[in-house]
Amino acid sequence: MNDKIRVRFAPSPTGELHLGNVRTAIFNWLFAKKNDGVFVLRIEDTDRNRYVETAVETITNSLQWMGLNWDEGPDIGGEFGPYNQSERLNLYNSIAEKLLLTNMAYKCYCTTERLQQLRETQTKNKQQIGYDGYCRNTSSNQKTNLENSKFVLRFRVPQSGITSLTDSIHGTKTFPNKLIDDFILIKTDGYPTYHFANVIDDHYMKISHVLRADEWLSSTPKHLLIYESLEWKPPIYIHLPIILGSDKSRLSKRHGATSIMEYKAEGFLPDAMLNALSLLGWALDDKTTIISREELTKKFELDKISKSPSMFDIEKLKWINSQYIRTTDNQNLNSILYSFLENNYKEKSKDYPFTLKYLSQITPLIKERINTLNEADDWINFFFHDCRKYTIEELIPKNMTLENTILLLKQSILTLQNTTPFNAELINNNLRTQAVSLDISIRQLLGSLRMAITAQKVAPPLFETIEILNKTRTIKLIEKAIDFLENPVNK
RNA sequence: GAUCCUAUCGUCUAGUAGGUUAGGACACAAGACUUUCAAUCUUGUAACACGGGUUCGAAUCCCGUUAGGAUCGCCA
Repeated sequence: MNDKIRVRFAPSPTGELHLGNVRTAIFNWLFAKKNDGVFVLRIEDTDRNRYVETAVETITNSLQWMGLNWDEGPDIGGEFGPYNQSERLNLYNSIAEKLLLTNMAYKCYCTTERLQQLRETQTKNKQQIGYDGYCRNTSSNQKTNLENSKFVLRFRVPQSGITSLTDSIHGTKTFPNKLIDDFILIKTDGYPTYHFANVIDDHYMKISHVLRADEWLSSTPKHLLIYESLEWKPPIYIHLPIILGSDKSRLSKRHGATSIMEYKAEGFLPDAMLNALSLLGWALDDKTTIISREELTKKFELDKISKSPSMFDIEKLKWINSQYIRTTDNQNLNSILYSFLENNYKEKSKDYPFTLKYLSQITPLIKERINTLNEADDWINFFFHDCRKYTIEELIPKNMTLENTILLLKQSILTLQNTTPFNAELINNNLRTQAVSLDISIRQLLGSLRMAITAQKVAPPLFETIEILNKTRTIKLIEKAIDFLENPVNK
């Protein structure tokens, strides 16, 4: 008896993986990990029109980035392959043949024009929309005349009775069969539809639990009908609540970034994404908001999945991400940050080389100030290239004059020159002493210096910044500011 | 239009055998700290969609209403 838990994530290669897909993948993955099961990746590429060449790679990259490793899949194979549906056409066809023989399916020669018109009339007359069974009872004699024209294979849905569906989180629901139309199994191009392929694959791949989005709930009776006709045992269904955008409609492009790779590009950490997405429609208890990958795989429970759809909140994601940034140790964070900024900074940093070592001094200063990796840029910019973009007003502290400011800056150069060793602590002490002797507040002093050195109102802690820049560079920057104040017209 | 799903602070949620000052987190506001910005700490505002029942007692059980969402493709 084989009761091993086997789940699958089955995206179609039509583009990027969006947040909803990823959440589905996460729940499948967690469920497999928690129960020592198998996580299968299956590519549902039965739509030749929407097929995107690069999509499979994008999908696998996204999954890998998120750390959702699969045990069986198109690239690594497995006992129940192949894992691309396009490579399983023979299987689908043989089953289709079987259904045709037992009269559970029939060929339909209706043109798309007829079907479209049918739908229009149904809509206009406010009738139930769906295939009207035109070819359902056409005799085989008539059909032979049509043998040359294109046909689809339709499932012959029982016209009476009910199909009942038991879902782990929604309970048992019943659907009258007469409301289900004769849906298509095989398209004119010979490829199966989702309804058909997914049932066959789930069966042959021995999938025990199907965790998929709520939007499939209404078509599940169709799938159940196929299982029944083939005398197969259906898997256990778990329909996951849908993720909504900020306007409560289904998450889509309108809501900004939806693809997982966009989040990667914005500097979100994979573990933070995992944490945040896991908590969308699932909760461990009444207080946990930060939960590690490991803990998640230990404590994930199906019965804690909520029934209602949830809105995706970018603010909470940012907060969770900031928590992960802060708890990553400095060295680790530094290399993450380095590779994140590398491409951009290699050429951008004209005045000072962008190296792992140099960055490692800076990283601790911004660690608690950024929510996402890409926010780092605003903070550390000036470390790598000098830019004087301040105005005279910005250099002059509150309640001070131009002359006093120039004096203050000149005095600061002297102070810094005499600071040895040149470390933050001593710089701190000496500048404070200087402020007292000039009879100004440390606030005033640092305000002006900060602008002169970093060209920003808001910057990392100044004493550490000065130490990292080193004495020569700092003094040069202050000299520039003085020069600017003394000869503004030339600039 | 038909079928199905759902309903606790603005948002994510706890509440699973009816009895809680309805808890936590994000966000927001105020204060403390402070070298700018953060971080941190304290405090605060804020919810059971509505209407009927059942019950001594309902966020919790039942019925109805409303609202939102999904599905109804030779897309998945």
